[in-house]
Amino acid sequence: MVVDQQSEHSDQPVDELDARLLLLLTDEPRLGVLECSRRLGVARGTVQARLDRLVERAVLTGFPPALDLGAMGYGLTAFAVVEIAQGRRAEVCEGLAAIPEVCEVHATTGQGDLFMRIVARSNADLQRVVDHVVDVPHVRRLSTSIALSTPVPPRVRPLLERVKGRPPK
Amino acid sequence: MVVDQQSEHSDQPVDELDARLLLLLTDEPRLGVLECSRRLGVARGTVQARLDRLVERAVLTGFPPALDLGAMGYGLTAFAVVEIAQGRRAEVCEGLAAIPEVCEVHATTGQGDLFMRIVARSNADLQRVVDHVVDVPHVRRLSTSIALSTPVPPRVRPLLERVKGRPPK
DNA sequence: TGATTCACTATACAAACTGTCCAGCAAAAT
DNA sequence: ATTTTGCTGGACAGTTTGTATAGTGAATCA
Repeated sequence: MVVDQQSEHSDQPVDELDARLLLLLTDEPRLGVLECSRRLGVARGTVQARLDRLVERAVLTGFPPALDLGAMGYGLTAFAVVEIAQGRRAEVCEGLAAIPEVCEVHATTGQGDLFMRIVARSNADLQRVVDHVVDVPHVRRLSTSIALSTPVPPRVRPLLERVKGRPPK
Repeated sequence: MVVDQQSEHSDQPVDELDARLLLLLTDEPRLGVLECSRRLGVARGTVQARLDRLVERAVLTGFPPALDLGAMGYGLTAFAVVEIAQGRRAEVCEGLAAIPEVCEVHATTGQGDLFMRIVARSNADLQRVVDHVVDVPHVRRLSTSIALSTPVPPRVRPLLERVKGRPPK
């Protein structure tokens, strides 16, 4: 059977309408289902069904509040590559997870074993956090880079826009 | 029942009630104001006022939809350190921003000039994306690490819980 | 100290939204 | 040819929101 890409929702997790809906919600997340249906020019039930399906497919996992850590006092973001003792990843990750300032940890290929993002209130505070990290058992080496600016903030928009097929509003 | 916590709200961007509210919304983002007030045991107007203030202070910047890129077909996440020609950061960032798979770019201290997160559909696709990146004018060198797993997914919770626990000095 | 301000509580009411139905239709699948 | 699937348009009750108002205690001002 040849894949006919027009209405393949089975292997196409997000079609154009989905993308338009998600873009709309990206721009104005607090819109209700009704308002979305109006803006998209479809029936309310359709929007409701689309959202349900997106959640089912685990494409849309929720609408978490977006917090500006800077405004909360954590003005400093840093990235760190962690080298650890062989075979101790689970333990180390547990230790790292216990540090509130550790906002994200990934295991990666390449130099270093773990990669993480941490925040701090100031340079002095970063020092303290880094010390904490280094104190986690089996952490061998830590190489830290401070984020000076963020030219491209976290985004998904372009990927959605590509699905949608049409450029921004 | 009167809360006498307001001795320091000028320099304390987020007090305990704010933190509890944000935690609640973190766990169940689609809760309405009314439901929040019930769960927190305060009046609806209070929740409304708190939310308004958090938005005013730019602590709470919105409720963007959380998308699972993996479920959307982008199963691969990679981090890359970019070395660029001196003084060309703006141009390079512009070029990077034009690549949809580039989800985030930071300028950092330390080895490399830019640090970014990119996604791809597969290894072959990653190759394509990387080629795109390298083709951006003034990009000198690109060092890529693939994320194998994410032991600690992006989170803010622990920072909020700390505020909730005890109002920091 | 008395007056004022501020945050919160407690209500109230109209307008709007949500969760759920259901029937009709057209295109795609079997 | 028949069934399935997704969308439309409409309807209903119940709930939530936006917005106001009045009252209370605590902190701040003059």
